[in-house]
Amino acid sequence: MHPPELLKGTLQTIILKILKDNGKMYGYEITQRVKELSAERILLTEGALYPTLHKLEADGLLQTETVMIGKRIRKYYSLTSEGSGLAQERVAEFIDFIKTMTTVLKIQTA
Amino acid sequence: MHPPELLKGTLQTIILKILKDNGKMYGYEITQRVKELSAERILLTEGALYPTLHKLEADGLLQTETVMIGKRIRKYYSLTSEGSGLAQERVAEFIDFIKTMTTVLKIQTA
DNA sequence: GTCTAATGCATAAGACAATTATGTATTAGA
DNA sequence: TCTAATACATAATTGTCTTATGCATTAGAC
Repeated sequence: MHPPELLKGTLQTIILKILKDNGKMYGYEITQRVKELSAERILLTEGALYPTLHKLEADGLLQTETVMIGKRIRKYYSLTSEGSGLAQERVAEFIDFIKTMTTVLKIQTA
Repeated sequence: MHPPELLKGTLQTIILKILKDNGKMYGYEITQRVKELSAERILLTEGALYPTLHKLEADGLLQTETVMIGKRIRKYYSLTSEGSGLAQERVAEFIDFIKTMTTVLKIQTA
């Protein structure tokens, strides 16, 4: 597991990019996909995930579609066009951040 | 300027590695060096820097040496051997974090 | 000669994003 | 039948940082 402080501020970026890559997804599915892609190093907690999804929806960046699977609710999230733009922006910001950090710390990531 | 959320959790790493690369430095000097290395993208605020330096000192990771320059105080910080070990560990953690994130976000940093 | 910006330290109040804890309910499998 | 996994959600707390404030010295502009 990564020290949780480093993850701070990356949650929105992760959610937006995962949705951009995968189309519509529901909350639990997002946690599992991130867990899988990160080899269990990033475990999104529900207490962080759901409030963030709700906020992004309230801000018009995500749209939802609720589906009943048997008696269980599934709430699918997908990017609005505005959200798609933000996803790209956030990823670019993150890349820029990494570049700055590698310079400051004098490290190699390759 | 980078969005401040991304910087969260990187402050200790930055301080430790800068001190490892430069030997003894004082607080203000650290802010200027980081500012310079980051091309003004990372501006350490005093409200974050000094409490962190004090904490690292209290934890035995840094040692201090106070010098008077004229009538002005300068407090030089340098790594203890324990601090040197932590610096290395923190940098390794950060590199690992970047690797995970590039996989999850499917990005290239090169 | 005076005023401002830069140098240099420090602490306190408040914001914010996450963790931890808790709650509800369905479904699959041992 | 019981547990773990699936699936949603909110509330209380914590931690780290930003913003604000404070004090003092020194260099340089006008």
